[in-house]
Amino acid sequence: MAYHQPYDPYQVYLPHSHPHPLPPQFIDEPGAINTLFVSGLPNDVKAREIHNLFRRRHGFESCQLKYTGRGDQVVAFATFTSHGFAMAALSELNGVKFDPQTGSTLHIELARSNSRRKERPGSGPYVVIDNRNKKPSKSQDDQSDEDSDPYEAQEPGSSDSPKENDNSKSEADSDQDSKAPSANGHLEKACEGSSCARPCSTLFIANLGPNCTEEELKQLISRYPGFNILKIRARGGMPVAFADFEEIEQATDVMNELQGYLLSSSDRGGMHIEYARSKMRKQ
DNA sequence: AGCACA
Repeated sequence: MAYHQPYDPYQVYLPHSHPHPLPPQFIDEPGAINTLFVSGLPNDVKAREIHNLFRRRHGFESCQLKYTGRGDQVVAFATFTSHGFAMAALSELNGVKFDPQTGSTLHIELARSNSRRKERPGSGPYVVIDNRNKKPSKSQDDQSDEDSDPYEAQEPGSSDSPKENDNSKSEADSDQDSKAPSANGHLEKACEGSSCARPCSTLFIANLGPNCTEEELKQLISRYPGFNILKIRARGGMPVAFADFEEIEQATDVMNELQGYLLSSSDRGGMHIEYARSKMRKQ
């Protein structure tokens, strides 16, 4: 095996350049955001998983997992040594399927402010903030298993470790007005008032102001677990939107969470959300 | 009250 080191004229003619020049985007201005905000995580995500997701990225510094206390919603923050590194990780990881089992898709944006918690000796490479008030039986401390990750972090998009699908709550669908369409021969027109639609994993969103944009709505909705895609239709009149989720339960959660939510673009009060009449078509 | 895309 003969190694051929090709003659590189630039090495000769540019001898004084810095050996590792940083592109301008990796040099921070004061106040640049180095922290990413991560949503779309399954609610059983572990801090270790977040850490493994980011640890190999250039410039990674530390991360934290946060139980928001809003339902089971979990978000994470990842801090990098520079804005540019944060952006690189953002563009590489945004939108990847985090859990093929549930279809949850990572939504990553720049954080509104930098995380103050840098990695300190003694604090560990990641941190958990728990704002939940009720403890679901087991008070398992996530920080205790900080080094128990035998597997190497995988590239996003590649397959995941197979894990059991314990859908313990898939049966617990206690929806009062939507009895399962059993074969009782009746056309159930239990369409009293507003929510007359049967559950659907696509939501219909109305009462949007004329200036509502898809971007604004997406910013809000895409951080919820199971979010798939959002579409806005203007149809000449007021815009309406369709938001598709992987599971009906996830759509239901979002509907309950965001019903009446006041968008900053709104000139008419909070948004109105119902189940769509039909599931958004796959495309 | 306003529900598209095929």
